[in-house]
Order: sequence, then structure tokens, then C-alpha cells
Amino acid sequence: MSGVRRLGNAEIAAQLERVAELLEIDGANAFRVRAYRNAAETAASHPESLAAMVEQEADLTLLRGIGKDIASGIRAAVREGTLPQLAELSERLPLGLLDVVQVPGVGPKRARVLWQEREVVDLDTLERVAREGRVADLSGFGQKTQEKVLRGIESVRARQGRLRLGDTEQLVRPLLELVGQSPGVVRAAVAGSLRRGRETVGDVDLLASADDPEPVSTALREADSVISVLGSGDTKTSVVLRGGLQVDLRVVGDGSFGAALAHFTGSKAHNVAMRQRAIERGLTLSEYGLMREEDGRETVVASKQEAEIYEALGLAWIPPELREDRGEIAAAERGELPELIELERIRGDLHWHTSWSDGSDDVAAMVAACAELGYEYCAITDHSQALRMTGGLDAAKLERQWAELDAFEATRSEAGHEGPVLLRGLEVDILRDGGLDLDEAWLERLDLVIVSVHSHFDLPQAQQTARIVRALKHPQVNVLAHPTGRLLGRRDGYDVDLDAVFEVAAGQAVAIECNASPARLDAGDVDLMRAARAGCTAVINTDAHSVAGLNDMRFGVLTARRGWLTAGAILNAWPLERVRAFLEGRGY
DNA sequence: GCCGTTTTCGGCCCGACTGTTTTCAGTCG
Repeated sequence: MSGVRRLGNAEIAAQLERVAELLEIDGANAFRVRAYRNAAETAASHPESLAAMVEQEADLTLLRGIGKDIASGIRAAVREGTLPQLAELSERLPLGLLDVVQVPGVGPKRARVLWQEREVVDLDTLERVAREGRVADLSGFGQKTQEKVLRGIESVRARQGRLRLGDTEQLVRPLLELVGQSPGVVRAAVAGSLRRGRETVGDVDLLASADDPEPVSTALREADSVISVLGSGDTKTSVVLRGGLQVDLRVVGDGSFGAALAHFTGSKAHNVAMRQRAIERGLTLSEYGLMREEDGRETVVASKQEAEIYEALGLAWIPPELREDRGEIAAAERGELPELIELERIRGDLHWHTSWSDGSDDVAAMVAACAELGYEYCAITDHSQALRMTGGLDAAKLERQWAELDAFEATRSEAGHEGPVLLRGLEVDILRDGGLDLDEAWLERLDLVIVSVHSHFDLPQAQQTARIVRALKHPQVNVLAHPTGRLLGRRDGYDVDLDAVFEVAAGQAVAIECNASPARLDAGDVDLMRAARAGCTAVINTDAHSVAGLNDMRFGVLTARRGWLTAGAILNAWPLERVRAFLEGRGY
């Protein structure tokens, strides 16, 4: 092991992606830009640590999309922390332009013009110039673009500073291990919004119990991924990781671990309600425990285990995902907390792509991976033709795909047909007018029709809603995928009246997807609650575009748990026969 | 910049839409 901080694959991928964006702004050859994007994708999804491969002197150019130049860049980055290509570009271009291209309507070309003609270097300068009306008069811009930019700046700002759940989990897992294995540590856990399974995380709270806080605090301060220490005292150490994520570690005596865990898990609103409940019972609740004060003396009622605190307050233990002060305390008091969905209850994945459209693995590999996950069933659902960039399928291409599926099934049955039942579906685009991007005959033949919006995000609400509702009313439609279209940290959802959509979906037996991709988590927790209240069935799908993507299921399950969903409300937690009945519109 | 070979250079995914233009560049997916 070298003494150099080890760069994670996610960080290498992020740096490659930044190189691609800066090259684009710089006006570089589009294929060179794409080469960096492809390399970023490979880095992000490679199961083995690239840094470890470099240390072992493995040949990185064997990986798809990584050639001589990028391999040597990665080797340098592993040694020095930064890709030389990124270092070089950041000397020539303002890094704030990376935020500027996040603004809808501003791409690399316009960012370059704004920089060179108006000295825009970041969101602040862009906002000032736009407010002064000096964007509209640039050639190729105009009044509407200027207005769109001003609106866009706000939503970019609102998203900054929060990381997605999946990315955060990757960064935190090794830290939790480090903390848990430090000398003297009895218990260690993740708290905060990450423990509650929120879709994005602002900072990370780690908790450890130990008599002496020093060894574990030191271990965190000296962790490979830490770039600066904000503060470090007896009970709290705050550090910043490469990439900017702040991590706070609290160290408490093991006797108060439960109370501290409850306190630092939050949410704030949940804690306030819990403390109020304590006061009503003549008690006080803090991170040190649930206390009773008698004759000026404080005695501990409960503090060692989280569950003891809830019990002492007359409550069932509340799963962290529910701790948002959305009625969980009243439900816990009545003993009516829902029996939340668990990953083990998921019986199949009903939305994923193959190399027939924009997936990277073939049918056999995807089905084998589903078998590995222990699924009873799964569904192939490539894109329909409207998404040309994905190689979407039209009737003729579907015919060819089904021929391959027939051959695949024949091979499987010769081999004894082990593994999940494979349903045949398609992710069919909802066209601008609400029509479906596939002919009637094929819609009828498919086992499963998923519909989704991938275009015309800017329609006014009434029109967007009507369009989706019309699609849902088609009798062959079974699932509405990613119902808001949001991309976490990148794009807000389109403007749609979800309650109207859910009402129709419930009546038409169309399941509402909880898309488990950490980039989407759509429908989100609150929307899933609304859908359930409207009578909709939910379905948790990964929308995987590779074998690796199938592992995202857990993020969807976390989100569904936050939405109070039980196994009974989730299509792919049902046995196959019931799923088939649902898909065929029979009683289910 | 990567890849693959017809092995050292040419292809790499591309169509729709928007707002800007007056025939199209830029953005988006």
C-alpha cells in the first residue's frame, strides 16, 4: 500500500466527466469529448477499484473506452489526486462554467460565448449579466433564452451542495468500516439523512461509541478520502472529503449510543415531536438519553438502545425511513406502523434494457444476473423507436428481438429452464399528443407495456397531464415509468398534475413506478404516498442499462419505505400468477 | 481519444425541437 490517498472509481469518473465538459466548452472535437464520457462511464461502473489496479500495475487499456492516453491520465491521477488533463484545462477555463452549462438552455457553445463576450465565469456573473439584459442581445440568444436562463439559475442553485444517495453511500461505506474498526470503538453507525434513506444528502453523520474518542477521531482525520479537517474535539470531528462532502463524526460513551443514534438520525421535525412527547411525560430527551429529574437529580430512563427510548415513550420502534414527522409517531402509538417493504420481498425486476436499445449487456447476461439475485421473474423492456438515439425498437426490430428471445428460451429449456420467468415488454414512449409509439398489434402481443415521457418536457401543466392521462387510458398499458421525469441534481421534473394522473392510473390498473436508479428515484417518497392513497399499485424497477444497474433495487426499496409502502402494495413483491393477472387486467 | 482492422487511418448515434434566424445553430435526450 502506498501512502497516497486512494481515489475511488466514482471520483475518477467524475474527473473524466469534467474533462469532457470542459473540452466541450473549449470547442474540442466531439469524438474526443465522447471518448472521455465513455471512459467516465467505464470507470463508474467497473466493479474493481481502478486505483488498486494501478497499484498492481494491471493494464487499464483492456477496459472498454480506456486507451493509452486516458490510462496514463488515470495512473497520474491515482498518484497525484487529479487527472493531468483536468489540471491543464482548469488553468485555461473557469471551472464555474461547469455550473453554467447545467442551466437549461445553456450548453457548451453558449457558455463559451457568454464567457468570451460577457466575461461570464460562474452562475453569479451569469445572473448579473442576464439581469442587465446583456444576454438577449448576444447573437444566437434572445429575450426568451435570457428569461429561461434566469429561471434556470435558481433551480441549479437549489440543487447544489447535495449529493445523491447512491453516490454518498459509496463514499461513506469505507469510512464507516474504518470507524467501526478503530481501536476502542464498541458500536458504529451511519445516522442523519443517509440513514433515513433520503434521495439526496447534504452532509453525512457518523456515530461511534468508545470510552476514548481520540483513536477513532484520528483515524477519520487521516482517512484517505479526507482533504480537510474543519474541526476536531472530544465529541465531534468534522472533515471534508474529496469532492466536497462534509462528514461529521460524533463519539459518545456506549451507554448513550441509542440516544445519540436517535438524536442524530433525526429528522429535526421528528426529534422535536419526540422531545415534546417526553416533556408531556415529565421527561427530557437529548442525545445523551431519556431522563427523569427528581429532587434535582437526573436519572436515566433509557439511552443504550434506540428501541428502549421509543418503548419508554409508549411507542413501537420507528424505522428511520419514516422519521419525518409525517404521522409516524401517532401510528407507532396506535401500533399501526406499516410493515414496510424489504429488499428480500422483491421477486422480480420489471424494467431493464439490453443492447437491443441503449443497454450494454445482452439478454442472456441480464437474465443470468436476475437469476443471481434470486428473482422469480423479470421483464425485458427496451426503448421504442421514438428514442432514436437509444436504438429504440420499431415493429420490425421487435420481431427480430422476439426471434432471439425464442432462441434464448429454447436454449434455456434444453438446459432445464432454471432462473426467472422472462416476460416480454417494451418501454413505449408517450408521444406529444398522448399517443403511443408502437402499433396496436404489438401492444397487444407484449406481456408488459411500460409507458414513459422522454420528450416535450416543457408543455404547460394541463397539456402535459392530458397527454399522460390519454396514454394511461390505453387498455394495454401496465406501468407508468418515472412519472415526474426528474433527474436528481440535474433537472426538475416536468409540470404535471400527479394527483390527476394517479387517479386515472388507479382506475386503469396502471402501476406507478418507483424508478430505483439513484439518478431518478422517481416517483419519490411523497409522490408514492399520494399514489398509494389514490389506490395505485406501485412497482419498484431498476431501469438498469447494464448488469451492474440491477443492484440499484435497494435504493428504490428505501424510497418506497419512505413512502410507507408495504409488500402488498408493490407489484413486484407479488407472486407471478398475481402479477400476470394484474398485467392482463383480470382481478388481482 | 478510442477502436479495430480491410492494421496506422477513418469512423465514432443522430433526430426533434426551440428560438433564433431567413436557412440554421445549439440543445437535448
